[in-house]
Parts: sequence; structure tokens; C-alpha cells
Amino acid sequence: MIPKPTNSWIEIRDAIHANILNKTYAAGDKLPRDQDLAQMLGCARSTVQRAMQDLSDRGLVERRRKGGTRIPQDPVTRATLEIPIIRKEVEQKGAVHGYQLINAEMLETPRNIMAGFGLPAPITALRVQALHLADQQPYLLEDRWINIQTVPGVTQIDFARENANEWLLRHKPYDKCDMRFYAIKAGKAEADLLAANLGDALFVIDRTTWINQNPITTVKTIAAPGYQLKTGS
Amino acid sequence: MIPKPTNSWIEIRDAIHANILNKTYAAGDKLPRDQDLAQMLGCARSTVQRAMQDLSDRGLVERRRKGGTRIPQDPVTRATLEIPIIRKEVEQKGAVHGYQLINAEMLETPRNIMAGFGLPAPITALRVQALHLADQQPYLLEDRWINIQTVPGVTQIDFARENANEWLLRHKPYDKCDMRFYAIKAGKAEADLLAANLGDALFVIDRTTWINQNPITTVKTIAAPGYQLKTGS
DNA sequence: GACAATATTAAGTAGCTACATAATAATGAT
DNA sequence: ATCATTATTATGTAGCTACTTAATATTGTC
Repeated sequence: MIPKPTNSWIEIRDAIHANILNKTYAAGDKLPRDQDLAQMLGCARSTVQRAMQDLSDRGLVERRRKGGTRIPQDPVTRATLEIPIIRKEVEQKGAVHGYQLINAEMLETPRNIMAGFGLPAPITALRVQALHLADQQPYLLEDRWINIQTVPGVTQIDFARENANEWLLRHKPYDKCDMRFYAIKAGKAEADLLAANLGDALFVIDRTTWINQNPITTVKTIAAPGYQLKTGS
Repeated sequence: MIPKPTNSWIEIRDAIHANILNKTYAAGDKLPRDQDLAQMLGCARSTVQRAMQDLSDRGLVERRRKGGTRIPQDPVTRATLEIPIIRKEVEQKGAVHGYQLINAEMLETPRNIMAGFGLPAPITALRVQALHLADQQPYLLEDRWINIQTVPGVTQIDFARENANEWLLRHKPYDKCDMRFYAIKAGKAEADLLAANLGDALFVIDRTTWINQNPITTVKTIAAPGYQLKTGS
């Protein structure tokens, strides 16, 4: 008995992918139309469509109506980062998560925060600074501004007990998120809090979230020395 | 005339997404089955399926056969990074790209490179060190090891003229890519080459690529001070 | 030749049926 | 009660038809 070709769209995708890898289809080339590929590979057009959609999502092919499918001239490396809540990240390393509130107060937003939020004038916002620990050791420093207009209930929360990272993600879903990654030199404040040396190179993630165009929060997370962010692909 | 509901799967997706955002479906909740949702929203099950597939890809819902669709307890922030070839990146900033080869030689792989490649014993590999410029200013320092077993033709290439980043991406597609991001303090070598000060915090990207389980290349790219990596989502 | 109007084309979408598969739930034997 | 077996179920996939849409080609006019 024939073991049934089980033409999953993944096999079709991999078959086309293999032809890209082995240069049957090289940069700039135009691929056959879906219908023809379907016939060549012995499957339905909808299966090729699904395979192509995936390849297109990964940036391996470019598709245009009427224009057909082509291999892009300049390949782009696409990486997906998964950033869990900090407690989970610590626990996944097999460590015990700890949390300390450093400061929480209402303040006028400085210019750089206004810029991140896309606001023309300063507003009063809740600034929360806190330290995350892994096995009692400093792990991440969190410097956060929360828009109290978008998150009204937030002023009632005791961030000495609740961790702002987790509280916001659980209670205030977002529909847009901007992130940026860079390196800074540890100043006195960061060095003290993170048990680092003055001048150490620290990895920083800036993140701003919105809901319906309204800024929710912007946070600067400074990692302790040695931190590495890895892709999961 | 009714303007026709044009039930695109995107509208269905957004309708479900809206119900997640407004807490109709909260963390831990189980959603109705696709068939029921389809009836509720007035579309076919296949349309709900497509919408759900997308929400699932974004980590907004978790789907399991028989188990149904649920909102995950701990939301994960998923960010997609697009890393173009360096020349493109420089040009996109409106600057002129320049390239200088620093050194290219055949060497035994040290332990850390072996580890990245997943090799038990050292091999002889091609090490290429080069500097990328933006408007004559140092932009990125590239320290690369190329596996000459996987990329045999590479020994013939004159990397004083051709830029390794581009040559490899164009001539040696990969099917697996690991990346990691971190910060380092500029040593004397980096400071000199990148026109930085000794001890400056520098942003680093490590990248290793494979084809059919065989390592192709591993590269450490050190950015000049001020570099930021941003998400495009 | 230059440009606007029109036709054609290949991907995209919606909806359908039928079946596969992996979990979970129910059942039965010990 | 415990464990293995079997049934059930909701999602996943393959394939089909029909129609839409955005580009690109073609044609026609000046």
C-alpha cells in the first residue's frame, strides 16, 4: 500500500524552499504561477498559496498580484524575539524571581518621554522604578512611565507589592508595541542598583505600548552585566 | 445598495482581537469553537480559522486540537526584527556605504567559535575582519569566521573588494539562523577602529547561520556608539 | 512617440466539503 | 481505585469553485 503522499503544505513549502536554497530559483528570478507549481508538485493551488504565504511572511519570496512571485534581490534576515514577562524569564533560568520597588511618584513627563509617547505637551504621569532579582541577585532595572489618562486605575495599585511589568501586561493589553535595543555605560545609580561596576556596558531595552493610538506606558529596562537576548527561531 | 460586508478574515481577526482587548475574553478564558464563532460573526469556519491562525502566530491565543482556543495566562511580547544587509541599512539612513577589509586569513577555530558551530574539534576556517562605514565614518565592525567546508568557493573571493556580509547572503542562503544581542565595553582594538573611546558601551549582534545542519558562518558585529536596533512592528 | 483608457492576468479571499489528527473524555477490565 | 482502551471532539489540512483586486500589458487616440 502506498503510504499516501500526505501532501502537507509544509512539504510543498519546503520543496519550493529547497529550490531557492539550491539556486534553481535565484535572486531576482520569477517563479512559475501558483497554478503551474501546483500541477508540477501535484497538489491544489490553495496548498501552494498557503506555502507561498509562509515563504512570503519569512521574506524569502515577494508576491504581487498579477506580478507573480519573485525572489527578492536583497535578502533580509527576519528574526522573531519572544519577550516573556520578567518573572517567567527568571523562572525559566531556574532561578527564584524577586522584586523590589525603588520609587513610585507622580511627575511631569520630561521631553524624551513626551517624544516617545508622541505628545506635544507634558502630562503628569506615574513613574515607577523597580528592580527585578534572580536568586537574590540584581537582574533587571525597570524605569517606567505610565500614562494615567490611558490607565486610570493604576494610581490605586501598590507597586511595592505588585510588579508593574506583570500588572500592566495582565490588565492593560496593547495593540501596538515599539521596541529598541542599545548599550549604555553604567552610571553611579545603575552600578549601585545592579551590583555592577561604574562604566560597565549594560544592555538596554526600551519599550512603548499603545492602545487605540493612546500611549499606555514606556519602559527602559537595563539588564545586569552579562545579559544576552537570544532569538528563538 | 448594501456596500457588501466584505467579510475579510482581517475584519474577523480584528473583531476577535477587540474582544480580547476589551476583556470579553480574558486571560485563561476558553473561546467558542470556530464553528460557533463563524455563525456568530456571519462567516465561514475557514475564515475564522485563518483569523485564529494569525492571532495564534502573534501569541494572542493558544489553540489545541480538541482543547479549543484559549487566551494564554502569561502574555508574551513578540517582536519581529528585520535585519537587512549592512549596505542597505546604511543607504536607508541616507548615507553612503563604505567598506574596508582589515584582515583575512586561514586560522584554526578557537574554542568559542567551535562552540557556536557546534563542533567537537577545531577546524581551519577563514576569518574575515572588516569595517563598514557610513559617510566615511566607522559604522559597524564585522568579525567573521567562515566554514570553508560548507562554503568551498569562498577561498577564491577577494574580500578586499567584495563585502563578506553581502557575498555570503547572496551566494550562500541559509535555513537556520541564531542571533544574540548584548553589550560590551570597547577595548583598545574596537575603540581605534570604530573611532570610539576606550570603555564606551557598544552594541553587539552575534549571528550564526547553517544549511542542512552544517554551519556556514558566525559573525560578531560591533556597532559604533549610538547604534540602536529597532523593531518594525 | 506620449499618454490615457481598457483588457488581461496572477495572486488574494470567501466559502464549501471531506477527512486527519491530537487531545480530552468516557469506558471497561483488572 | 488505577490503568489501558476506545470514543468523541475541535482544530488542522487538502482540495475544490467562484469571485475580487491590484498590477501589468495592450490598445487606441492624439
